Amino acid sequence: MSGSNRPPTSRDLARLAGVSQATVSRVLTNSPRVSPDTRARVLQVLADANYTPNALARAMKTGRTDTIGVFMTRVTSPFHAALLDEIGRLLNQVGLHMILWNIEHDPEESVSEVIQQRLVDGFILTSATYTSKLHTIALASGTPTVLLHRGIDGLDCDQVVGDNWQGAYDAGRYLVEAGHRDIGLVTLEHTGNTSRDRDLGFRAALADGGISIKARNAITTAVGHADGHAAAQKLLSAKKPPTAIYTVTDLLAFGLLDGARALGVRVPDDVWVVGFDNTDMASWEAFDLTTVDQPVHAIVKAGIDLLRHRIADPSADTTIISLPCPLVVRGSTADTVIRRRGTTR
Amino acid sequence: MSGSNRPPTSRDLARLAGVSQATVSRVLTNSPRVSPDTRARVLQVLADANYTPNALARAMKTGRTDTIGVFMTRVTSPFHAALLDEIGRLLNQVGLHMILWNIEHDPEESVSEVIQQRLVDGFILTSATYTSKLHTIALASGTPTVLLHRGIDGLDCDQVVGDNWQGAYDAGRYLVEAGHRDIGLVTLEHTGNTSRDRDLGFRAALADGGISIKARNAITTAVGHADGHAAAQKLLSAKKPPTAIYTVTDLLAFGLLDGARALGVRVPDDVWVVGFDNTDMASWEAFDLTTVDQPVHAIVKAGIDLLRHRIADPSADTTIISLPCPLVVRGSTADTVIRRRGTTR
DNA sequence: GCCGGTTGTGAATACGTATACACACCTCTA
DNA sequence: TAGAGGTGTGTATACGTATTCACAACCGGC
Repeated sequence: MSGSNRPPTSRDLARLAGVSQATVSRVLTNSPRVSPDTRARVLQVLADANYTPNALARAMKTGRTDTIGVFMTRVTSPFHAALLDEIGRLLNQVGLHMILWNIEHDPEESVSEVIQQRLVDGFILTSATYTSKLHTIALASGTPTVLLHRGIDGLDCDQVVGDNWQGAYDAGRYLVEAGHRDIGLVTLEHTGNTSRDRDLGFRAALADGGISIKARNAITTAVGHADGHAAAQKLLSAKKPPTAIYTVTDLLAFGLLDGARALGVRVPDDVWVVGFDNTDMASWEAFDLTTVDQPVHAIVKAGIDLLRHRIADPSADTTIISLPCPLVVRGSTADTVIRRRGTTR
Repeated sequence: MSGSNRPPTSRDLARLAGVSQATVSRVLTNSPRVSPDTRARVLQVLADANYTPNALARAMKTGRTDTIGVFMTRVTSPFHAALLDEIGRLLNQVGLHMILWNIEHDPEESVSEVIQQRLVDGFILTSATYTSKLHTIALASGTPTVLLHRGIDGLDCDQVVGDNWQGAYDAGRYLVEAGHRDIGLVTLEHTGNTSRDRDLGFRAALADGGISIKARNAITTAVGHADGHAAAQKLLSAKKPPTAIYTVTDLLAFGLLDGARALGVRVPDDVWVVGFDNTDMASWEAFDLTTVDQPVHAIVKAGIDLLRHRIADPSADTTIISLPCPLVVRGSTADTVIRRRGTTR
């Protein structure tokens, strides 16, 4: 009933089956050099004992752990949660485990130690920033590494990102073409190229339309719902508030929408709002947010493919993939425009 | 620059320092039987080489991996994301890694294999259900295991849960005392004691107030936002809709609120809404939801303490902890009642 | 000046598996 | 019928570390 003894080893079972440990191992690894007879007998013994190989010993011998280390921040943020979910799903599909590290909670030194422990076959970094040394350490460790969602320009490392610049540009052009002239921007520090491109792409579209953002209408803030909320207070309680506001993440847009709600400002009647990410929540009635879609599934799929490829062949050329981010129009902008209630993803 | 050679082993460094591998190991494990001289010399060499012990080899020898396996479902759900975040944070604080398995994506057989691989020192299960055999397998493997958030009555296993029954009871009493007589309930199948207690506790409070829920006002549904939305359609488009609705999770309440929004039903003027979980989002203006707080931090803290205790002493008595879940009143109910804008957690 | 005890170190081993190597046996061809 | 080549199995070893055991050097007390 309890059975909390030492679990049986391949040697134990070899004795039981009347063969050598090597033969048991050969059966386990599907070596062709085992007679059908012996194989059947061993398999029977293995099944009877409900045996599972010790993953540690196997990893030590083979040098592979079948585990991928995933670095991530802010799991509670809707987009990151969706990203994590997808990473977990796809890793599982190909028989890989996931060790998850939340960089936010961890000083970088301790993380860098972890990186060198050879505990994983590869790394997935989802929050690369210019100032973080994580990707440097990971690459220096020689462990296959892929950057997802956030990339680093010019870094010699596999990367899969959404085309944030283009997505932001399309969002900007959409607002310009709808006739907006006073446009607000809620953005983040350019700590990585994701936030940078979502900012610059948008500005570029406005510039192409002959519009520039007034200084008082551009807010650089932190990443939370509360920060979007505060931005709404600033932007919308001005004498002449913008008629449309773009935020570089959905979460900021949610905060902004809630801030507008608190002020009694109507969306889209008084102000249009556009976000970026197309999280599930963006389609909820509470927000009904026009936003730029990030192809999470495609990003993760491509990233894991790249990573596995590199694990198999470490000398492969580095690949950088950029996937299109289409605009999804919903009710936060759509009073005058044909509306498409997309539920991509 | 690349340095992608084989990483140095303790034996390599022993040679460099002019000592035996055993001595290096003694330094690494802080053994007292090393002369200050030798220790200093070895430490210098280790630092110069930027050496990190191979975690696999160490784990194989010591039998400890310093890694905890976490089983979870639906990471994209706000409450689960918060739970995961907290688990990651607290594990990190005590120097433990986390392997995350999303049970949803994985057939149970493959998970059960994982459980027996001795890859982790302990398990945290956050979604125990009556029908799942996960906890059985985990316990049978002899690996220390703790059930968080969802427990199994009568199971001989450490458990930390919120007092769902009491929380639900308080929610029910709150509605009764506010004078509601036609009350709606959106609940889940009783797949675990969490959903069961949140259902039965609420009904008990109503019964104590002499109220029973009309059959047409009790909806058993699935766990998503869309399901709460659909429940709103059913409950609120009736001829005589309930004046208050309680849902057993915040996520269902969000869907319900969105459904009400779509129907033009005002909250709390036309109907009160109460949820359960007190996720961050519940405090957003979009929802401003009265809900029962789950003490996530306390649950995770106690759970990890319990787990570490059991890892240290496997024969310890099993402990079952139930933590109070206080009602947090917000705008989805508070038009006639004194309002407390709690931001517990 | 001999001896029990302490201190620091190295040699050897074990953790559980995968695999290189050796070898005995069988089969087939010349 | 002998030798070449294939087939199935066992023996031995290696992965990198922690730890046991042995032992040399030193120390203090008679």
